[in-house]
Amino acid sequence: MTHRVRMADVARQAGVSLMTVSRVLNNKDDVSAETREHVQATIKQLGYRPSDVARGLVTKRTGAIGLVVPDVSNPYFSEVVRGAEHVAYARNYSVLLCNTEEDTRRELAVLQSLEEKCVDGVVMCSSRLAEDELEEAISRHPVAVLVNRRLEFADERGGVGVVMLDDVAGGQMATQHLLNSGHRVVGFLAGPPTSHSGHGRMEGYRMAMTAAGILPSSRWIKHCAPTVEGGRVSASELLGDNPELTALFCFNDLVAIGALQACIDLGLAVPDNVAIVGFDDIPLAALVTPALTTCRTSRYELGTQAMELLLERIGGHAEECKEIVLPTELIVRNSAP
Amino acid sequence: MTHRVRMADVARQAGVSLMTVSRVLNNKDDVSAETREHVQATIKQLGYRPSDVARGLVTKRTGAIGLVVPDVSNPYFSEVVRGAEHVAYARNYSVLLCNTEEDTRRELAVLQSLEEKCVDGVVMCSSRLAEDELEEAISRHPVAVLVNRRLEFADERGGVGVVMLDDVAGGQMATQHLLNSGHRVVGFLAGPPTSHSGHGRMEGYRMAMTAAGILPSSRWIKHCAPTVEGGRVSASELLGDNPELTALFCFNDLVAIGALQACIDLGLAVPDNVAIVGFDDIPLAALVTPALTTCRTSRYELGTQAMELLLERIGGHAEECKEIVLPTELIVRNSAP
DNA sequence: CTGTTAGCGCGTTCAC
DNA sequence: GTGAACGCGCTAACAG
Repeated sequence: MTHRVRMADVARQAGVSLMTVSRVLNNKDDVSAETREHVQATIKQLGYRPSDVARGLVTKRTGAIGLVVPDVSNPYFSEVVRGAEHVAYARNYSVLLCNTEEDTRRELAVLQSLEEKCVDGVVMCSSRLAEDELEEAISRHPVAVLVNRRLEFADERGGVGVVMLDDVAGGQMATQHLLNSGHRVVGFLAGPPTSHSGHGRMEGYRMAMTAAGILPSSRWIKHCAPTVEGGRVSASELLGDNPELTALFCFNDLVAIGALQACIDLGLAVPDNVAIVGFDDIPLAALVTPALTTCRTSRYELGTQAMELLLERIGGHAEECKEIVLPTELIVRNSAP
Repeated sequence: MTHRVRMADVARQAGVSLMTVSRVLNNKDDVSAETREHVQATIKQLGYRPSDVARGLVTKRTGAIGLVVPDVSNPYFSEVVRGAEHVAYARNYSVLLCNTEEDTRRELAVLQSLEEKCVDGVVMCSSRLAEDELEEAISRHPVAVLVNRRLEFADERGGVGVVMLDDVAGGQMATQHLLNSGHRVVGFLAGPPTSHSGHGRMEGYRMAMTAAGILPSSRWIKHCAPTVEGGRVSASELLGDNPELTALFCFNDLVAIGALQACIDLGLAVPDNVAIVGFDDIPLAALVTPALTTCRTSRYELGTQAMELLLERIGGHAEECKEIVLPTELIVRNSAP
């Protein structure tokens, strides 16, 4: 590694001033076509690449967006990341990816690290933080978009956008489907108690049950880790403790697959003894046996919309829509026909 | 957003010079304990965060690593990303994630973009580029680690490390397993023709077949997209054209699952009519019916090792091992007992 | 149309 | 133990 080529090198070689090179680079129009071509040729010849670091110091824009997720390897979030990255790339932004591993201390830590990196904005898909801590940490960033979490506090800057799944409608739809099939005692594997999506889905579940004249007992509801293993363990306990359950609505497909496994362990047939409905429609959902009935959510779109909303806000169009709610769709398969 | 707090604000407020604040920030030892504490208190009080942008301009280190993958939502790579991110976070580095979508032009584009971002190094998990183009693009970065691809050219800088799966041994193991079960006519769904992993696995496949005294016909080998759909389509054609095939070794588990679907479409029983072996052991592999026999690869470890190797090289320990080969393990399930 | 001057926020010389 | 200068590579203002 000799020396990185700087703008000054290009300028000297091309026999022009720094400014002219800078103008060519930034497509300013007040440069003669001749000079422009000559400078461009020199840039190519020297293999010059402008430093976003130096540029960022003066423009106060780094062209980088922070993307915070609990876990990229979770198929749900990897789709969100793919969508967000796609939009960012198309608009010439880079993505700084941060995993939080569901840890609120890490949420704060990465938000702080992103601040030092001077990102132009943050897409936050992992916010288990308390309202005030989140507000504090997020308001230190120029703009932010929250995914699947609404902020109660008024955002006077208008800088915080929100993209959500319609969890309530989804939970209601899923539960209603089970009720329509004649089920009365429907359990709910609720996912992590801190999950905002979980709360929404639970609300939908309660609404559907109540509307059908059933008061869901708290014994039918159980929190669990949002994983196959979490679902297996909790479904096992839930079904063991409440033999009257004939159907299970699950926080997500991973939990539902765990529930499927628990049923096999307990010798219960799905859907004949216990019907199961998941959430998300991850690729796996169609491939397990029996195939999972589930609420499809477009996670890719969650990512694209979040990034688009953020870039819009960076552009300064903050007056436009601040909250986007994405619908869900019931996909009926064999686990709850 | 009023004004970002700068070091000068801290210095003024604390009644010291810029340098003292800088020294406290970087843990230099020649500061009195008293001053240090006072400055730290002021930093906290003002909520000051040093700008990595300004710092990077002078130190020439940004604390950011470029991570290039074909597709984060591919379960294989999302694990690699998780591993790499974990190590980076632990060592106080940030990860700039780039998807290439298997497009060589994008590979070049992101490598260039990462150069402008002045990353301290690059982990490259997507290199379909020709040797000379890759060399050219990668040698512009301070250091780099290639995952699953070896570089033929001599790296005089010693800057390029390599982390690989033992694809040859894996392909051999998988094929040998099928041969041991009495199969003679084993097909190979080879994945993309540009995949280096695919080449390695094919070599293992050929070695095992040849060692068993079978000359694999080129008609038994078919390239395909590394997806479920790619596997379904190509398996369908391969099995349709060659009814003598009794076993299929597949580039990866997604392809194998596609092959599984093709068998269902064709009315062939797995494993009785056709045995199938995949590669990777993604979570899905154990959950499909029949469960997939496959070569387990530790993708998470691929990510951690690659990032560790890179950070080591950034630290300047280039003389140590330049190439890491990770073993694979055969997991026998029902698709090829 | 082009060049000159002045910083952006910080770390690295050196002095004190 | 602490501070004052200078410069990292680039762009924003102003000249000409």
